[in-house]
Amino acid sequence: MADPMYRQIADDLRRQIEAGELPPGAQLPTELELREKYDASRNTIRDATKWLITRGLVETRPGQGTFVIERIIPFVTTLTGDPKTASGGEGHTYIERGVPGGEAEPDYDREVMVSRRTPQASQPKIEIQQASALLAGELSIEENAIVVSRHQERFIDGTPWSLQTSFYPMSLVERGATRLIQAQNILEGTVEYLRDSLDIKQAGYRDVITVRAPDETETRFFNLPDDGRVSVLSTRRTGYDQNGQAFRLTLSVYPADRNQFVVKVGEVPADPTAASANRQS
Amino acid sequence: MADPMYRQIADDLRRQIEAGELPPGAQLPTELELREKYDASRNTIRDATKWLITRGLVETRPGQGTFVIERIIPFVTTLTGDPKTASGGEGHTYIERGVPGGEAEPDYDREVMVSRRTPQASQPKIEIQQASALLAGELSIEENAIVVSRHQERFIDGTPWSLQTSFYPMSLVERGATRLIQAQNILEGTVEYLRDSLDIKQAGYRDVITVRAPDETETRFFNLPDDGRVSVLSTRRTGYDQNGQAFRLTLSVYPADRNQFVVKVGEVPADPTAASANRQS
DNA sequence: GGGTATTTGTCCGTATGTATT
DNA sequence: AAATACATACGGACAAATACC
Repeated sequence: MADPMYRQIADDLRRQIEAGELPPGAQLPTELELREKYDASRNTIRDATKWLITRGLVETRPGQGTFVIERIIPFVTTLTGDPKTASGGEGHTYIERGVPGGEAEPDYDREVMVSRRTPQASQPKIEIQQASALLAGELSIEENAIVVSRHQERFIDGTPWSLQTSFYPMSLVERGATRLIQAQNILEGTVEYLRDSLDIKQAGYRDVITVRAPDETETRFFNLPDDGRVSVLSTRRTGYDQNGQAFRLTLSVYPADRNQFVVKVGEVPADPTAASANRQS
Repeated sequence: MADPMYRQIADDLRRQIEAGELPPGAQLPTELELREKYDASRNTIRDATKWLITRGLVETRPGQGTFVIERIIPFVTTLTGDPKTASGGEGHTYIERGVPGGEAEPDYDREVMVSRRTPQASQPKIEIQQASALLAGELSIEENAIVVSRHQERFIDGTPWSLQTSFYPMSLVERGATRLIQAQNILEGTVEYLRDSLDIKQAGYRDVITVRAPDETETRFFNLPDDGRVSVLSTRRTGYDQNGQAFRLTLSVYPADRNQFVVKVGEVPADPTAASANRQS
């Protein structure tokens, strides 16, 4: 009761959305209508919808109205894989577009679509750079040592899915892995390429996962609302060879609103998605 | 140039923050001062600071002013572990509070604190429930079958760190794992307990990671700003026994602003943090 | 403890611009 | 071209939180 008016209005609308009275895609009453319904000024109504916007419940479309957000069917990326091949980058990466599920409570009636998808990647943009402090530390090389940077935009079914940059010490190129500095996809995967060309085997890798607000480039590429309400999940993958020496660092960024990640440890049954989706009626 | 005024003001302030002219913790000019500086109305100034707030750059304190956000030293949780013991819940979970690092670019001068921390957990709140559809699917039991829910609040150094709920089929209790329905921590971990009491060995587990906006309970518990700009990262861990049968489901929620997650696959050297933090000068 | 100044939070009103139908 | 609906910007008023004397 002590809540400010715009919060009470927002809470009431949220209740309607969560109760399904305003289903996904439905248009909310216009600001003018809400103004009359709640007997508040237009600015107060707008404060309420802003509150709903930052929570990802509604979106506004100029000239049209305010609408309940449609739930996005997420891409599912598995972070664990065979270290001998898993590059998390170029090469074969299989993505499920399906529904391992949201949280426990909500009980959406949504289509189950479990289909394996291979992302398409842009031609890599190659840069020769000096190692930053972080990079030098991760790759155990001197700061300002020369590294190769391979940057790619990745899509699934045409929708922007991930931005990715991999770094390799220039010494690998000097030792013969010359394709690293060619602006061409390494289709078999850089991990396999380095194994075949330099006998560097990836014995393991470490991912560090962080959530943060998107920067301007990411907002543009992913087509995120520019009010920053959708955060991005970034992974930093450091690959180690058989001697425990880091030889690559891959930074990937995914928009948090359309991605899920899976980590499997030990023996895990194959088809979780179908299992969790099959509701016995 | 076509940018609205509030964006120009926000961009100018953002530039000052990123350039270090306004270091973390510093107070921004008051709304009145900014009003004069940019020759705009107070509401326009407030729109600009709102833009900065949703991007996590500043925070406002009523009666005091607007301040540049202080960077939080994140908790680091490792998601991969020995499936035979890793519960991701009660029992021994080691957390590093340290700095695997943010993104590549920023070059903070911040203290390196790598110390192993054991989280403290509240006494579990036990509930006997009927399985939801998701739960039934994950645990391969009938919908509306009876399950035990163990809910805990977890803290590190007194700061709220995670909310966690584990579900077990009631059949486990009937078969003798009676401590599951006691409101007492299972210190050795429920995974070990089930192995010792019922000879159920956890052969593997799967984590599904999702990012979403916090609900009200989470906002309150984690002390998050109630404008929903900080999202939460939620993990759903399904544990499988030696027969590929799921026997537990653990939902955990972590505030995204003070947590990082690590996934290790294959052979990974032990001490990455120190390595990445040690800058040769 | 009380009072006052400062600063942000809420709410109102109005006007004009811009995007969509 | 006109109507509709949201976006931006201005102005003012009072409330609530905080700090300081």
